[in-house]
Amino acid sequence: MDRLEELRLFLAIVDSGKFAAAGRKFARSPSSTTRIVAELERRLGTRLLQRTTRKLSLTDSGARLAAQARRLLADYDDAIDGAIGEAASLRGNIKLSAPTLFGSRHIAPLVRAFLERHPDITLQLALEDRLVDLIDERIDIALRIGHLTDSSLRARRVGEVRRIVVASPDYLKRHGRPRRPDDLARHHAVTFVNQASPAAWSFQHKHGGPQKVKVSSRMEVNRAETAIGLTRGGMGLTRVLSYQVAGELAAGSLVRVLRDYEVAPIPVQLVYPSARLMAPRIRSFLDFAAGEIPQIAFNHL
Amino acid sequence: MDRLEELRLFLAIVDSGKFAAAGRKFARSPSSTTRIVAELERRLGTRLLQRTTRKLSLTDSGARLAAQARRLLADYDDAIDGAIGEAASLRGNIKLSAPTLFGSRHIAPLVRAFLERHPDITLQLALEDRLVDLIDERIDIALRIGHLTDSSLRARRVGEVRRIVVASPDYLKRHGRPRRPDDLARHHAVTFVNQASPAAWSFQHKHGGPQKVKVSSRMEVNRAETAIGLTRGGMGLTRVLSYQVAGELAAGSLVRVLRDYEVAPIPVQLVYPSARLMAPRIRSFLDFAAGEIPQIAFNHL
DNA sequence: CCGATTGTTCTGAAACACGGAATGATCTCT
DNA sequence: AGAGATCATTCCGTGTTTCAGAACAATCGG
Repeated sequence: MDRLEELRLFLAIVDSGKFAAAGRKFARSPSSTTRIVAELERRLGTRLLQRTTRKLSLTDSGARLAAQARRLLADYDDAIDGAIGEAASLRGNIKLSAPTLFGSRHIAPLVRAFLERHPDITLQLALEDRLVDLIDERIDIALRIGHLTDSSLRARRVGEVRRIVVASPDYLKRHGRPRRPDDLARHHAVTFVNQASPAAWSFQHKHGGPQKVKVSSRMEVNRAETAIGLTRGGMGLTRVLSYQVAGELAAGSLVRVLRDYEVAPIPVQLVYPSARLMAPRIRSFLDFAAGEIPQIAFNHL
Repeated sequence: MDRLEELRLFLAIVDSGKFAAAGRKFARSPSSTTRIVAELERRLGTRLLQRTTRKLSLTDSGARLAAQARRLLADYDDAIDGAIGEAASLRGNIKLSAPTLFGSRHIAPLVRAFLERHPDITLQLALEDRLVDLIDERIDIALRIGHLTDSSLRARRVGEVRRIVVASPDYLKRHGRPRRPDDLARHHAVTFVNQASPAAWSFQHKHGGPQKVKVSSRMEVNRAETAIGLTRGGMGLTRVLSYQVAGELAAGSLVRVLRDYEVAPIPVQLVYPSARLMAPRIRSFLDFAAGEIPQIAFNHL
């Protein structure tokens, strides 16, 4: 027997003064009702209700327990109803994670628009370029560029990016435009290396197999912005993710080369732990972001 | 699933960080453990624990619920342990009922001795000559003189009394001593009448049948002490319960007559509602009183 | 004195919860 | 890097628990 249900039943008996009537309130037969009270009394080792077939009164122990039980049940209902209410409403906190550049450029404005629509939601945006563990860091949703490795996570695809090689127009004027990956041997490069971007550059052509080129770089950095800045200054070629230079390509300050040799695009995904019982605020943001991101971030390809 | 047990299990998981380990603490299989948490989450409509097979962390809702659950369970345990502890220990209140004269003369000293042995027990002694309802008045034990009629009550016999007819020595000297019930017609009587003592006097002799005599009384009172006082003053015969005049008979201030015609003795009993799950303090008093009363109250017969 | 109502006990039946096996995922040890 | 171990989860057959209804005992009102 449920320990709280039996207290509820006990209180119903105390209030109504009748076993059968109290039992009916809980859709219980009289036999069930009397058994439950008897069992509770046996467990406590004391009588709670002094009763004949016609009369009923509380013992001292019963009166004391009834008072405490009322408070207890109210507390329990508050706790449970609170949890349900909170879960069902668009309120609470959301913790996001995204790569720094993508996050500050695309996610931050998105978040701002979302928060304006939902005044009771707060949001933490953790911009990290390392691979964060969603469970450890208690992150609700992360934007990931790359294929999904963690099979316990769910994902929703919001776009794709390519690794592209770019250079400044004046650099290309001075050193010529590479036509094939092999040409890279005669070029300077600023390599951008981090956890997600290996040092070797991979290429592939429709009329040829995949190939990897070890680029001779005179400078290696671990921040994309820095590599891009140096490249704009004419220091050489660099390889970045397409979204990182969307503005520069549109403005003409950087030029995309070796386009025919680019490997398959990399998916951009919103990942989150398990789809079961997602809090509405999380689902709401997920739906919102999945609808907005393709428009604001990937209309450049 | 028990609503409190599931909270306990939930907290054990939170504390240990593992489903299986928490389940072991409650002698549950991992399958049972995961099912219970899933069901709780389904009921709340939100996820409480974000988990993979190796890692585990609380969601916001989970953290909040855990905090409330800890408090709630502590309160519940306090309430239950309190009830058990109170029931198991010799503490609390006892409510007694007894006839006024017997109560003030015999029960009160008995109570005093009992309370000296048990400092944590308090006791209310309700002296009433009417037939009180044990359930209505929430009385734990009543001393009753007479046969038990209420079948829902239990009783322990502690002695017996007789209805006896007495008079003062000087009255008998003046009016003669009655030898047979029929003689009463020539006597004066002070009749003591109340709920338990009918107006007619019953007699019975071993060599004759039972008979009832309507006594001509010049005075009728509803307090035994008053009738006894008047009888001692020589006003006539009266019929009382034997214990009520034990002292007077011993001192010789009253004389018992018609002894061979007395009807069967009336049992004196401690009655109490139901024997099931009697609180230890009640049982303790019952045992004490059942042992003492025969010695202190009935060594006069 | 009789019928109605109530708490209690008993018994067969149904719902429930349980544990073990199988699965997929992840960590650790060698 | 591979293999074993650990962990949460799902499915399914089974056993226990719990239930409702009937019979019963007690009490009260008419």
